[in-house]
Amino acid sequence: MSYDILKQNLKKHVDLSTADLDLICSYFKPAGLRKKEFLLTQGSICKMEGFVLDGCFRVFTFDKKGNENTLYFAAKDWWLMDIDSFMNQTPSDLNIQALEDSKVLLIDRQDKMALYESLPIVEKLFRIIFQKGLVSWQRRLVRNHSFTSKERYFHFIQTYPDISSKLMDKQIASYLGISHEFLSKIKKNIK
Amino acid sequence: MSYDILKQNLKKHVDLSTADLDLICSYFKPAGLRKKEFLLTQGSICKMEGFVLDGCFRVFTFDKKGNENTLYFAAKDWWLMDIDSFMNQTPSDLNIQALEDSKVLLIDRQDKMALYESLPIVEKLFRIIFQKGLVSWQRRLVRNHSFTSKERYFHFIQTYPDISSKLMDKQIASYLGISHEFLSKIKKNIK
DNA sequence: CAAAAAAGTTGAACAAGTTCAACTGGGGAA
DNA sequence: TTCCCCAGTTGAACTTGTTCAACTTTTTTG
Repeated sequence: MSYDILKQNLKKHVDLSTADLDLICSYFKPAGLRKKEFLLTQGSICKMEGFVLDGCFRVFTFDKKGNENTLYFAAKDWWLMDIDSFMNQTPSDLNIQALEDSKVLLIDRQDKMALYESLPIVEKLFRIIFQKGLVSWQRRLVRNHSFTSKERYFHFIQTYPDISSKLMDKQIASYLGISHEFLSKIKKNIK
Repeated sequence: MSYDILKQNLKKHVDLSTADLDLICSYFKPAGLRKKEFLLTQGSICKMEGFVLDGCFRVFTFDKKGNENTLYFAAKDWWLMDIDSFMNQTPSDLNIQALEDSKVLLIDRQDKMALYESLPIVEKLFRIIFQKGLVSWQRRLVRNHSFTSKERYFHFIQTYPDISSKLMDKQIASYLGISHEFLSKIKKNIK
């Protein structure tokens, strides 16, 4: 059953009974997206929070100069959301696009709120998920400041081999914060 | 009373009764730090989570090359912690140092856990605090990628005028991820 | 399959940022 | 007050990364 991946993910963070897991899952609806389809576009309000069952997504934003800036990629077993837009129902700064045909589980804002209300342990669950997320973002910032582009590139492909192998160099470059031409030169330099 | 600042901070995130606020506060113990004193040093285990009542702190790390890298500054009304080390009781990567004589409220790990247990709304409270924190870290990453150093400098001093005015340029440079010499050149260029 | 579009490569000129070293100036400690 | 230390400034040489444009290769689509 497709909910198993979600259940396994949740159990990594807190200890949940089978009944709790089933209740949580009951709020999530499966959905499919075709390659290049958007789950969210910049300027619109984020209606859904997602969990990836299969496929791969890219979360990115266009800055004032029109350059794409990739925040992160989400493959199987990753969460997918614009927290800010989802919680405050404000226009999103982010685009979320499927990089290949993908399957997700989605929960809308009302159901998420209902879930928080009906099952207090869900607050703990997401407290821990966000806590871990915050740590990763802090670490990424330190890497961005202390690693060279080359080091950041290697760190990325070594840490996420399954994700990075699916990506175009252009997308990796925008995640690393460098031009795709320069990434090409980095790769040439290695050989 | 010194706990008022903490109470006001907590109420910004969730609606809390007076009794709840008092209970939460009862877990926090006041402490003072002298200028240059450390609340945490890299390699040791983070025993305390803090909330700043007065003064200012710098949270930074030494990378492999020996360069200082500032994650953030915390002045009055800011939270102060190494989440990872505090939660998992693993050696910290971070240093937390008072930039001036400061006052904080501290809670240790056992009490934090007890607080989560005894008052479920605290889970919600920190779920929201971490959620907001995560959004700020995402935004900072995007700024680091899409802004020039000059733009990042202006954004920082305009967004945090009260904090940045207390800081040495060296510290601002390490927060921005540039050398202090280059920051000096940026400032010269403006005049 | 052929044509078109998009991704990747390369080079040259340029801009951004670092490093090192020398100098300036102010604040704290004895 | 004097000395010293440390923050900040400046210049020169260097490294890293960008931009633009031309080209090749791969992928998509009719």
